[in-house]
Amino acid sequence: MENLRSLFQVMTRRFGLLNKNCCSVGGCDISLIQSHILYEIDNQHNPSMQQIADTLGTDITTFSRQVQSLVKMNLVKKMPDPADKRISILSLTAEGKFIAGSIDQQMNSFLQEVFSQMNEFEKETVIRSIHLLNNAMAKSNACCKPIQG
Amino acid sequence: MENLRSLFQVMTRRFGLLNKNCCSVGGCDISLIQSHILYEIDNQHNPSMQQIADTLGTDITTFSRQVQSLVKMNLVKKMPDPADKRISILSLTAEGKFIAGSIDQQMNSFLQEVFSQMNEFEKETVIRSIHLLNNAMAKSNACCKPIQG
DNA sequence: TATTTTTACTTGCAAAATGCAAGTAATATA
DNA sequence: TATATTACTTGCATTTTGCAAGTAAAAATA
Repeated sequence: MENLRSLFQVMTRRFGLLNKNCCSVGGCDISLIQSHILYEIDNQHNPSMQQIADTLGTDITTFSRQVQSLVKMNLVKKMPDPADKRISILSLTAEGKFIAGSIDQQMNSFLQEVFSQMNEFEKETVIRSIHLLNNAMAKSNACCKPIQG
Repeated sequence: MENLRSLFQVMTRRFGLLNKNCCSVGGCDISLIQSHILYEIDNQHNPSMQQIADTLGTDITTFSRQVQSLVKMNLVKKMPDPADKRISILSLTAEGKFIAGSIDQQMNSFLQEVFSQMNEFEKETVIRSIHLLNNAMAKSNACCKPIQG
């Protein structure tokens, strides 16, 4: 079989570059990591610091400081969990939501453009394939888990 | 259509984590960026500094220093291009080849494990799909190019 | 209930990574 | 021959990183 890794390496590099060049929103410059943090806060339900840090595979101390700067930028809110005061629940401010949404739009329109190179059948196949992959990776226990085993 | 971005975000995050946790080889600790550099040097034909830096989307000054440390670690060799003495051609040393190969093996065996979750038809479909994607991204001019437009 | 352990996070610090500005040397162009 | 461009390197200041060591709250244990 051909080299699977190089296939993935090329794909993720390209997507990574897309992510990297994406997306300053009206003068508000967001780093790659910050955009990932915004994305995860937006997509998880009342996530704690630890949860997001784990998802992103970031050290909690680094993450703590990243969140601090996002709070200063008024994009993220930190609320103590009423049931457990050790935990900080993260959420996006209105401005944070706007930025996250705007990045999402830009990324999606870039992806639309990529998919526009394909016919309808190919599109569907590719999307179904990525679902398959994501499921397989989720099931696999040797790798790809947020927390290193 | 569903949110394409989150589909890709999940996939590339998982593969990125795999890459990140990969791969210390016999006590020789290689950072994520370094493993990418080794990979690209191994896969391009007599690449120059600038070429690899562009491929990886890394600033040339940062890249220059990364290469310096890889040279110190005796993994990479730098040879002046006989035809143009400004250019440095990069190559792997024997040790560098060994390390790069070893990382490649680890990554591939992880990926094999992921694909083992699928049946033969699914496997082929997924692989074909990634090829399709890579081609589409290569053709697209709005995004995904090594050099920011 | 009192004590210990664990969890969730924060801060100190030192090392590494980053990128702009400013350099050098070689080549291409006018 | 003079000028511009290219390919890289170094200086420096900033940012990012992660381990060690802290705090405070909750859970587990005695």
